Amino acid sequence: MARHSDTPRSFWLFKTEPTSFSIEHWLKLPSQVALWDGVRNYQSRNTLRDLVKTGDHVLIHYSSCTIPGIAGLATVVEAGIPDPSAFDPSSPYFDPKSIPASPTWFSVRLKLARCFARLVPLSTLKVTPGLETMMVCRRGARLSIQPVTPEEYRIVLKLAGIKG
DNA sequence: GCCAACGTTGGC
DNA sequence: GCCAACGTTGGC
Repeated sequence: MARHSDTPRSFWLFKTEPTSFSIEHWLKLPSQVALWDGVRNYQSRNTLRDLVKTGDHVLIHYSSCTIPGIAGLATVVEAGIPDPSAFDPSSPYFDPKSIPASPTWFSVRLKLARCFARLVPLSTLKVTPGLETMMVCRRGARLSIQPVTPEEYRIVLKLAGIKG
């Protein structure tokens, strides 16, 4: 018999530039919970608003750095949050067109679940069988919030040396 | 620093 | 609504 806890989880990859937000920063936050804000792309917005759900699993991917790749895992603890940075005139992500009554931009809260002992480099992902069509492996894949298949997720965990 | 890929903008 | 120009992303 299906129970509530059997609700299917979805898998995602979130990009971050480690100079602006890394796992080092994350570890200093209470309960290792971070608000993933500042996403300003409509396709990613739609994903954050409509598809990312509490309990979903997220690969944390470093980009624009010496060795791009997946650095750890997180879990969604709160979904569909209007992005507060859009309402804040002092924020670099301020958007006067987004108002609380009708927000343009959305965020989620993520709890850090795992910091990989060693980052799984993008160069490894690109040559790993089964990841040929993974979005982050495609040239010019600029989306900062990407869907990941359960199989891709399983393979990445295996590469990271985590028992799945 | 280069440049391909892609999103956004704005003239028409 | 088309599409060229422009800006940004991000690997290399």
